[in-house]
Amino acid sequence: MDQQQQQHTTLSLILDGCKLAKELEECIGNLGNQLQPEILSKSCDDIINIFVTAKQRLNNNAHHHHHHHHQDPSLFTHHLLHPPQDSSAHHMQTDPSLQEWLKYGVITQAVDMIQSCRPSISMGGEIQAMDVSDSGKAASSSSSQRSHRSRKDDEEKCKTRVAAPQMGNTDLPPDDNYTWRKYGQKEILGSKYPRAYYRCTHQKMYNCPAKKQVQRLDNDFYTFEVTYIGQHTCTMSSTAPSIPQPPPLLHDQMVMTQAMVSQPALPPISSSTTSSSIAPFGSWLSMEFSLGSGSGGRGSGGAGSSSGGGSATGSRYGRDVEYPAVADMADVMFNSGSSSSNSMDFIFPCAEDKWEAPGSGDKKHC
DNA sequence: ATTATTTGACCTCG
DNA sequence: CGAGGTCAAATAAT
Repeated sequence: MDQQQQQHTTLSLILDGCKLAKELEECIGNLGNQLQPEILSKSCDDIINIFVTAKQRLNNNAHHHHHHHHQDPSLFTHHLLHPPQDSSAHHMQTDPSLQEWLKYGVITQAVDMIQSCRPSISMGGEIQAMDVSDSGKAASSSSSQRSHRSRKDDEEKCKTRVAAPQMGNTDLPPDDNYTWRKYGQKEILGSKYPRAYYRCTHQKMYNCPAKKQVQRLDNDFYTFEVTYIGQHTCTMSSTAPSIPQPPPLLHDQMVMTQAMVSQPALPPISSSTTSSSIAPFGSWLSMEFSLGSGSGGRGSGGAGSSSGGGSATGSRYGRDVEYPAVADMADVMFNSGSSSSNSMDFIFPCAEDKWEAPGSGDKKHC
């Protein structure tokens, strides 16, 4: 009945909002921060308006839907990309223009990942996409099947593509929400550009095996292929009693985060209470996921001297705390915009501490 | 003073 | 042996 139609229009609204947002993203990407604040502001307003309207509509006929309020801040909603089961009609169907966006957007990658990978939830993961048009070192050789992966290869890896800011010169590596320390770079046979190796900055604090490799595609100078390996164990803190054991395997939890793909940071609303290392928001256009499953730790084979940090690398300690925090993207935007007044302190509990204890101090472990 | 990046040497796997 | 990955010393940035 018209309920469906209404839903449809609401969805269209949302898509429009996404479109606008996408345009904004492009602008930022192209012009860097040479943009005038007014323009940015205007764009933000437009976008916010659209989403606010959409949200209102959703709220209006959301009565008989689970009304389990948010009892748990850690149970996120993400109804956005995960609407009711039906509506299959326009489920995957979206505006052509939007699809185009999705083609390059993070969202698509996210979706892809959700479909192909089956990660667990948490934040900072990756996505997988492997179209690679270039040289075919691709793995998918039909002829030979790898029956079993080497135990070692099991290490969960996930590839993602992210667009590099196309602005003039500064092409910094993609930024996800984690902090990485570069520990190497190598020329790769057959690849035009070198591959950079990163490991989690907090690795020192007792192992956080997360690593990632970044390399730009031969084709696209402006596209990075990021391969994430291992999972972060450096979760921070605190008040996240919610999920003792994330039962999450629901599907995929999406985490909207910010981390503009492009460096220019909008000087948004961050009040100040936010942690220093993790920006509370910036761009909700990007989202991240993470894969899961642990991995046997494994030392390294280090060079010469010591190396073997291994020590007690047992395998898994308990389930880490993982706390999948997902902020409802919509909420974030709305809050910043208008309507429901709200403080957006949903932000992560991460405190402002520095991960590394400076100087002598002791270290706080995860 | 720190920590981060650069970069050649070193290590491992195939 | 070579490709890919990591270490660690030197260097740069903070």
